[in-house]
Amino acid sequence: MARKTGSHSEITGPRVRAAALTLFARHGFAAVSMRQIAREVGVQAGALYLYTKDKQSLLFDLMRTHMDELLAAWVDEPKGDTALDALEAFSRFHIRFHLERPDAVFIAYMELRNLTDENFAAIEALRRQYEGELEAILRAGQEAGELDLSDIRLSSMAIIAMLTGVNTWYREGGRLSREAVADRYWDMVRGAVGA
Amino acid sequence: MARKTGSHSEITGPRVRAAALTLFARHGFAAVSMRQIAREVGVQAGALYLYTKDKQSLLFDLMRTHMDELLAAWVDEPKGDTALDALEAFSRFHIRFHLERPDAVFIAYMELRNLTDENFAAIEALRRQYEGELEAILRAGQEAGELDLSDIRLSSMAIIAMLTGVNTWYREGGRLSREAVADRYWDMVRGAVGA
DNA sequence: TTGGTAACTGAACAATCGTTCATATCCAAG
DNA sequence: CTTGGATATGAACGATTGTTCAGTTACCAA
Repeated sequence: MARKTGSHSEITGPRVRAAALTLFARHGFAAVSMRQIAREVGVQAGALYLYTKDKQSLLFDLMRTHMDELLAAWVDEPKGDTALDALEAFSRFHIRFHLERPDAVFIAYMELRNLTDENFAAIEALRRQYEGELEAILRAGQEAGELDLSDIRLSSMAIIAMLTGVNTWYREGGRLSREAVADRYWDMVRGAVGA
Repeated sequence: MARKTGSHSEITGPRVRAAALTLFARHGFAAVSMRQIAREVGVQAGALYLYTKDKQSLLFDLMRTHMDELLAAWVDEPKGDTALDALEAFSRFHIRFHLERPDAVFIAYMELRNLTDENFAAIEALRRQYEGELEAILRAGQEAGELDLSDIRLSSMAIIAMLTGVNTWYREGGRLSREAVADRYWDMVRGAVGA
């Protein structure tokens, strides 16, 4: 027996990545076997290798796709006129984007150590690029006298950590809507940068 | 051959935990084998089972010890008179404690999903207890009119995430001393809570 | 000096791992 | 109707996994 009726690669490929995303997020990259992923897709383990070179590439693809989407989405985001507007835009964007894809966020933060050196460097560069976007906003705000910061790099890391942290506790259908959460986080960010 | 000269269990036990801590933090629980831990200690894999019931217990012990130490250290910390003093004490304590044991912190945050349900519940309870300490401070500050918060639970999570984030970028011997870092984080926390 | 026990080895267990490959089936194009 | 490439199976590969255990050694108390 081989190849079931009506199966197509345009379907199976995305399903492999979707299954890997869910399973990696839930159990961790090292704890998930190729056979588990295959079972989730409804296929034998060998068939996965039609869609990925190996397990490492599967992880790397998920992470790079996530980072690419993050950077591309931020570029498209309206940023307002002042640095303070841009900071608000960044805060709300970051929360919205991260709450929309908790699995990918989880993987991008937790599985860095399971990347090969080369792949790690690539992802790290993209992360630095994203951090640089926030730093640029803070620097502009500093120079315009809108913000009061003693260390831009530190403030940038603190803000990102605070915003990303929303993923650890927010649950859909909970006490607060996403909008309300974003409002309150923006209040805190604004206070933290002295504005 | 068995039992090398001059070896003692009071020595080997802690060495097993120390090796596990380092290796789990570096490569992740699932990616580290009992044989790797044994090699680091300088012993055969079977000998590890004189010091731990199984691999899961090794992870759980590390995490529970870390959380116990965290809670005990906070109890002993001087907290000042006002809620604002207590918040400053908490912020500085959190940063100092976490920067002193990056491996344990990393494990406590990243390996929750590798705990059995029962062990997870135990660690989660301790984490909740620690979060509760901060919430109590915020609530007191709110009632005393020292702080301006729209949601105590949310503010608590945001502050902890921000403070813990220092571990992701701080490197010993870098541009800023631990003292300077704590000063700047406290500025940001104070601003975030509107004080 | 002897005996007992704590500490450890080294081999073995079944299970599972990532990956490869010969083979089979399906579908579309000629 | 034939053919060829795309899609999948299922068995197999050697390596490694967590864990157990009978045997061996080093040490200490008597």
